[in-house]
Amino acid sequence: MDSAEQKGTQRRRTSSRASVTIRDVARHAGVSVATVSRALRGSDLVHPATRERVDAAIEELRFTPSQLGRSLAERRHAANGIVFPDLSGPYYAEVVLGYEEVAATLGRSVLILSTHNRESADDMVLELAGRVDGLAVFGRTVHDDVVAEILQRGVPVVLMARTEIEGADSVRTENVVAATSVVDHLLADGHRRMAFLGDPVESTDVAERWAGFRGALAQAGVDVPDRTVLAGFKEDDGARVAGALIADGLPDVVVCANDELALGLTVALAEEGIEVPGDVAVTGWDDVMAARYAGLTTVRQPMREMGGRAAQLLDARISGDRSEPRHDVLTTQLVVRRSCGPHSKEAHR
Amino acid sequence: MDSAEQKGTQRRRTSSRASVTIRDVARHAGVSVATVSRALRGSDLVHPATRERVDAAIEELRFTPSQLGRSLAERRHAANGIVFPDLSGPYYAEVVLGYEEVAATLGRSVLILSTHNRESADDMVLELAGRVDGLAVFGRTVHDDVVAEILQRGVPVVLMARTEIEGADSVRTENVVAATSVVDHLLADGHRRMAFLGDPVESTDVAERWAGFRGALAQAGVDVPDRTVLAGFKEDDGARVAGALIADGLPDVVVCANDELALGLTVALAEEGIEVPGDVAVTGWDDVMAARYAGLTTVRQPMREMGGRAAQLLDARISGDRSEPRHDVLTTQLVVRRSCGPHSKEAHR
DNA sequence: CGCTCCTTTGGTACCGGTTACATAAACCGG
DNA sequence: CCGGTTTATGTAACCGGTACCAAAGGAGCG
Repeated sequence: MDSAEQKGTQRRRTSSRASVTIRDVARHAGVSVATVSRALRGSDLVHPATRERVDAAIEELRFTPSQLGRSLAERRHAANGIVFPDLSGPYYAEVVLGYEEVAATLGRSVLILSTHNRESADDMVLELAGRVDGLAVFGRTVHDDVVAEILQRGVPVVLMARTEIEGADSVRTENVVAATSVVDHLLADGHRRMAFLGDPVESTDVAERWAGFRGALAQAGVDVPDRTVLAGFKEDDGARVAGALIADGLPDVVVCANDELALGLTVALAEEGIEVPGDVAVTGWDDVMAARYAGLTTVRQPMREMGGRAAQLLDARISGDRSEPRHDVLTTQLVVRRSCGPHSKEAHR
Repeated sequence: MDSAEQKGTQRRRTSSRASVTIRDVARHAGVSVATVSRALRGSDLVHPATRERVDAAIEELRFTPSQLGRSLAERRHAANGIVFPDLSGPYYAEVVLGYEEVAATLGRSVLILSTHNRESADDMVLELAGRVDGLAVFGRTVHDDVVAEILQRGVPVVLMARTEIEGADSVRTENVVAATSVVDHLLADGHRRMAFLGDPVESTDVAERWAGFRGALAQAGVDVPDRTVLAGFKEDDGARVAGALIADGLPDVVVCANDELALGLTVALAEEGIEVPGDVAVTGWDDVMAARYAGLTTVRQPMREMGGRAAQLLDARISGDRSEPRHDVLTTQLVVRRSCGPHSKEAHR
């Protein structure tokens, strides 16, 4: 008895300094914490009159339940994470937005993590995994064994634009069919000698696009380049290879792994007096906003939808509605603009 | 004694089902939880030999400390939030990226919330505030009294591109000087009749730009329009007003509150056969990626830096390094491109 | 050899909620 | 008027860490 009383005193003393807790509310309303908790959660095992007293106390003390305490007791975070290499591209921003939108609707907060090629990325992702109920992981941000580790801890993972991993869901966009339609369109416009700009090792998407590109050329009986022109993902990377392309003798068209490469390349070529599509055609991938204004032929991907789909897949796994992995593939669409106009090198000179 | 033993048994039984906790590690290593906790936190009050045993146990049991338990005990989330209206624009994406980058460096996770003009935005923001140590709030996403409420709960807030609120830090970009330099440049190019596209009520930024615009015109003794052409923030909004502008008689130049409006307007005008800058000049604001490719004259804002600055301001408040509010203003820069070329309406016709 | 002082470690009360279980009050037909 | 439910509430043991305080063991010193 004596010790219990002392305990109560201690508690009151500390809580006067700190924020108001459920015990303060209970004392104020003259009920137990259990009753307050029930009232908070809308349980129907609370007498209306009692509920009113509790509500009044909550109001009066300006009580806000602690998410932390709640999460700890419920053993759930009510939050999802998403990991991507860099938000700087318009591409990732769109995906994140789609993800956030759906997650918010499902009552889950969203934690973002951009790895920026930091060497500590793996640890950061593991740390993030400890804060969420589910995790969406983009492309080549983190090693396979880290993903496996996260899965083993019981946190569902959905991979985006990445090769499948045992036990994880995945969402990606269709690449081979798209690459084929790009090539077919270029062929129809009279282009023959085609180069591919991008590094297949950097991403599954690029690898698939490169494979589709080669396949379509082979199918048409046209010269297939035996390797890509290596480049990263940014405008600078595209600009950097312009010189080498010119030196090697320009092809009819450069198919780029994404829009930023294509746009950067186009600008760098223009600086050398080479016109697109007059002297060389260029195509991109993603259909970012700038592609519209630059008149870039490209492949449109449903990025927002991809993010949203990822959030839905995760939700199903988290709530236990589904246990076997699912792998969704979203369709893409060729968008023809002036950057790949009919082959007209002769006419132009 | 008896009850204590029973308690221990119960605990073991439950934890066998659930994930491995610090108590499992303690038992396995033959030490107390306090020692494990010290070892985890790198305290130097642990004997090297003991630390080794603990590390071995952690390794063996594949123990990962629960972020929730830790946060609850430490009374901190180690996470920051950021609220913005919509990520769809390139503008917000950049700011969020800058914010995340700095926050991550400071060891804080980032929770994002896009309000999408949802009517439940206020509640969502309040909920978010309960999950973070500090919150960055963008423009017109949430009511002043909600911000006040959050501040009162002891969560520091930094406002971005928004009118100051008592007790909150803020970061914004310079608008009046920028508007003046835009107008001065246009005047130098021979433009006189200027319209302003954007809704000053929608955002503090727009209001300041509009004010700066009027001030500069008045200063130069040129006709000052008495109201703006109202529009939102998207390309569609810009396109929508094209017809009205034409019907009212085109001005020499349309100064737009952001790039998306300017770009949307330009495209819509082109569809009506009106050329930029030949028939009418157009300027934007933000310098998004598409603006470069569209040749749009605009005002560059350091968006990434704004996000980073917000994270830094928050960090200082959270760690208690600073208690008086700070209000930072970042400088902007006029970027002249061909969309505002010299006034040449006559020459053109 | 006894006595401080310091290093290491253990016990346990928190952090702020949820919820199983026990209990008490109210209601019901017989 | 009584035993059996049903309804409403209280008690306390969790969730998984942190850190204060006390205690044990060992070293240094007179």
